[in-house]
Amino acid sequence: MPPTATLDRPSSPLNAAVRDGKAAPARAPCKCATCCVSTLCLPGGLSSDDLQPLESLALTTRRVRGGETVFQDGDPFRYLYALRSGTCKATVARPNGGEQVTGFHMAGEVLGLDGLACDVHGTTVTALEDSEICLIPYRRLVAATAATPGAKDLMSHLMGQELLRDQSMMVMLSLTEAASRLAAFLLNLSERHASRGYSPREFWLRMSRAEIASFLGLTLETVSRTLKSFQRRGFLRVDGRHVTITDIDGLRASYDLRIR
Amino acid sequence: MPPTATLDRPSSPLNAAVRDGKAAPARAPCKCATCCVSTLCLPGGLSSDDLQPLESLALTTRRVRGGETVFQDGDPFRYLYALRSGTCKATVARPNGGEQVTGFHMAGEVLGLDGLACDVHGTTVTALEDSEICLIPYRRLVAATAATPGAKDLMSHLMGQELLRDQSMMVMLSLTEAASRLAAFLLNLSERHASRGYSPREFWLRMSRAEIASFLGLTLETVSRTLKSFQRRGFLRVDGRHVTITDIDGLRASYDLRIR
DNA sequence: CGAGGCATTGATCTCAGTCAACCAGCGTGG
DNA sequence: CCACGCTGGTTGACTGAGATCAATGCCTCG
Repeated sequence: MPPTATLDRPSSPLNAAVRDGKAAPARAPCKCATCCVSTLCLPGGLSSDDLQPLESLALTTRRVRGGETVFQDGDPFRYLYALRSGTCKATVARPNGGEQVTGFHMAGEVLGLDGLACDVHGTTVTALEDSEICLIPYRRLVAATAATPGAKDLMSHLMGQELLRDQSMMVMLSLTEAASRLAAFLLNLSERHASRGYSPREFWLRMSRAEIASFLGLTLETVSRTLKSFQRRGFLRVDGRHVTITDIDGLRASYDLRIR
Repeated sequence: MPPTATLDRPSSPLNAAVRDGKAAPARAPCKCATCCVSTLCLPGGLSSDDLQPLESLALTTRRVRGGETVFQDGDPFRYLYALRSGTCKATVARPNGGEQVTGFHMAGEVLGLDGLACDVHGTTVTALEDSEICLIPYRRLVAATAATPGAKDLMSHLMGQELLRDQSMMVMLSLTEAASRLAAFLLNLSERHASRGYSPREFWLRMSRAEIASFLGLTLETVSRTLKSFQRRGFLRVDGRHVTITDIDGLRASYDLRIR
């Protein structure tokens, strides 16, 4: 049975303003101190004193519509991109055409570190919904933080986190069963919602089944079926892109079912 | 037909010396300037002037036997570990026991960056053969490089590379076919041998079939069978752990056969 | 010599990919 | 207003790749 009354997709007032066509200037100044995701983002554990070097960068934000790219594979590496609000996907081009989703990103995450090695970005980041991006000029960030003792480890910490993310991503991908992968994916989303103060039990998927499938190395049909099977087993309810987790331990169990 | 006359496993004179029991001191001083993998390692593109801060660290090496661990999940993060010679595997523990291989590392690679985020290592690194590890005290490295303009980007560059590696690893893992994954794995090994001045066509696998399988998210039987099928198709010859690639384009073709 | 680790090989079964049909919602345009 | 096509999602039937279980061979080590 197909989903019936589809719930309204929530939309932040911010995004509504953007959509109204009162075209906000492409770039607007912003401050970490007043940013609602500052605790998750770059300034993470910094004291307000240590924030100074960041504020001195006079950061600007850019608004992107859903579907627009933030930066592309091949772009020169100039900025780090902090996601103030919204959701993005990161993709790489496959050798023979087609794209592979390598990650989904939520507010407070910093994107673009992939450009560090070669001064050129190696991934394409696309907004999945209207989003606000904070542009952090990398060179100036390095210069600014080098001077401030408390901010020195900022970059290392940031990259360390990224490495950990990739690590766990790899572990997930080497799970063989579709159910394990999808469970891992959903549990991960749930955690990230929780750490942003949203409900870990109920949330909207910002991405299509095809995108989830690409990310998990599955087909979209398998994603669809596995979601249904979770629903049948009472782990969650799915209505289109709206997910309500009803038995998180059940999900966890199907995550680490198979050993390998 | 099972392999017949198994070739002798090559062993570097270095390793032989270790094995002879003339127990070299556990730690010995070493210098980047005289290290044969320095061009691949941390000092990468540094000029000899910029090498100074590294030499001032008075690095030491440790020798580990095959099977011994270099560092473990949970160990405090103090050092980066540069592999002077030998091969290692990195593993993480699965939630329900068992281990998952997350990477193989060759001479010139720097390990341990996974500890950066939380000051604690998140992986276990084990030597696959007798190896030489160069211990780089992280704090002191940061202090030493901060002062030297040319060496400033060392860490960022290093981490950037690591991120790229993980990225491509993820792409590989999201390939569905066993043959694609194994081909990608072999081609990657081949390239890394080449960049170290060894033959890209002929090399020894330092790891077991089970370890390859764990890394690729396959079973060891599938690895074995797929190798055989490559052999049948004339892409390579396998004798135990000795691999000779005879048709690298054939391998490449089976790498990007399936699109997804 | 036997035990144990590693690899190969075979037989069987199952899970997930493939192909295809179908449905709902949505925007377009007559 | 309805017809139309398009996108995104679900569902079904079928098939094949790869997991699983099991037996065997080779090599090394004690």
